[in-house]
Parts: sequence; C-alpha cells; structure tokens
Amino acid sequence: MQLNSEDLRDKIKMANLRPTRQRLALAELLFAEGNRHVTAERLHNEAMGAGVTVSLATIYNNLHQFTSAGLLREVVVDSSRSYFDTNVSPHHHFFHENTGELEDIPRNELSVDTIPDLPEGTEICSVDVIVRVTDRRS
Amino acid sequence: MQLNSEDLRDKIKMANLRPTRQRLALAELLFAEGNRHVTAERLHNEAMGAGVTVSLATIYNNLHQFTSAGLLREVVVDSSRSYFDTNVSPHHHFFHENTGELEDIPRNELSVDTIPDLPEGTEICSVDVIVRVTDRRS
DNA sequence: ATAGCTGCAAATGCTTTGCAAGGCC
DNA sequence: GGCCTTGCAAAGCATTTGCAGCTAT
Repeated sequence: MQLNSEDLRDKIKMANLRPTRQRLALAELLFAEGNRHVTAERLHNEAMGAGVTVSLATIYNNLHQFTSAGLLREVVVDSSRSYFDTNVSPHHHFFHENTGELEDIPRNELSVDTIPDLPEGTEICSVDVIVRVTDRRS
Repeated sequence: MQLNSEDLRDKIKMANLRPTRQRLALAELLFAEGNRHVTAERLHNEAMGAGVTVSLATIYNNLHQFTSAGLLREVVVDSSRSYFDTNVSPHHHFFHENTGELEDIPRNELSVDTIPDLPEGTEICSVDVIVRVTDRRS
C-alpha cells in the first residue's frame, strides 16, 4: 500500500477535509507506506523532524478528524496515552509492555470463538483483544 | 463471597499492609460482597457517602497497593479513567460505552481459541478481551 | 467571501508527588 | 520510637478549548 501525494490528496478530500499543508504532511507520515501505530506525541516529533511546523493541538485535531472519517482507528491500551492505528480493518494487537510499542496480530492468527450473551438491550460495538507481551525474563 | 471485618483485616495483613481506618473502610467497600469494578473517583464518592473521610490521594495509594498485592486488577478500557476489578482471576469484560460501566464476561462464555505466534523474544503477560457494547439503536 | 484550519496559551481532568502531621506495632 | 499512612496542596501529563489570525475553495 504505497500512496503518492495525489492519492493522499484524494483520500483527504474524500473525507471532506481540506488538504492543508499540515494535514497533507501528517497524512504523508501516516499513510504513505504500510500500517502504522502512533501516539500524538510521536507523530508530533516525526513532523518536527521532517521539518514540518505543526502544533500539538493540530496533531490532536487531525488525529481525531481522521478517526471520525474512518481513516484511523483509536486503540486503548495504555491509560496514559492514546494510540492511533492506520489499519482500520478488524484485527487485534500485541502490546509490548516494555517498549510501549503496538503491533498488529495477523487477522488469521487470532479469533474469538464463542461470542458471549450480551447484556440486555445492548449490541456489540467492537471486540478488542490485546495480547500484552514482555521481553522474556523481565 | 461474603467477608466480615475480621476477614478483611486478615486480607490486609496478609498483603503486608496496615489495617488503618481508611484502608479498612475501602476494603469493606471493595471486597465485602461480590465482585466490583470501580474507578478512583467512584470509590471516593462511595467512601464519602459512607461517612468515611478519605482523600483522593489515599484512594489512589490504596488502589495501587491493593493491585500490587494482587488483591485488585487494573483494567484499561478508557484512556481517561482507570478501572479496578476485584475479580483477579483471568476473565474478560463487557464495557458499556454509554454508561462507562464495566462488567465481567463469565469465564465459560468467551475464550480465545487460536494463540498467535508471539513476536521474537517475548512472552505473554496477559490477554485482555474487551467487548464494547452500546445501547441498542444509539 | 467564508467556512474551515491553525497556533498559541490557557484550561481541564485524572493522577502523582512532596512533605508535615498522625496512627499502628 | 520508628516507620508506614494520610491529607492537603501543588505539580505533572496528556489532551482539549478559546480565540485571533490564516488559508483553501
């Protein structure tokens, strides 16, 4: 999944968002190649490193706008940080407790077999599985 | 699982913690009857309501001490709040997105069947499944 | 032109910390 | 007495908000 500037522009337009300088730069970092899992802070650092001037507030704005548009998915793994995943298809995660890194579990490698009876009057919104791992002998 | 004051005192002593007034009161609220899922704020409110003077800092101290002692388990479901579960045996959860309520999934009603290949050099720390539900038609 | 974006700084909300006073053994 | 606990207020952090100025269309 390799996207060029044109593709990114389209992707943003289809989400009814304006292709501003900052937004394009963030989209580039997020979607240009393969799947990514980022925190707001990390993305901010990357943007700065890439010579793009973006404020942290704008990072948050855009991450949430992308999420609303279905271009990103928010993953809750750590109560102190928010992670955003560029892979929006249903799948689960490994979370490295040591490094704070998030990694996809290939779709075919994990599935939830029995679906429990739901509480009265509710419907499933999503099923999230997080396999927390640590370095061996730590 | 009905515990009286003596049982609670023992439980606390076994965790190498002192049975102070606040700690006993919190243990009472948490462990006296059945399983519970609480946030620090909720527990604080309950304590106040029960006429027990406890500061929020002490609530956090004790929740973490109980957690370290294996009497509680922290569950990450919402990036803005921490939940503590009095059920420390392995099990999964329903999370009501509307109410912020956490509920156990009976052990036999959900299991993860295929275990994925772990990343190199890591070992499983825990497997957390959260079934997020919303009220029907919301 | 105008509706949407952006940056900054201030505000927020949950959680943690520092430290003096108090309580358990 | 000594050490663990507590409470308060202040600090910390990630995230959000208000608002004036900027920018796509």
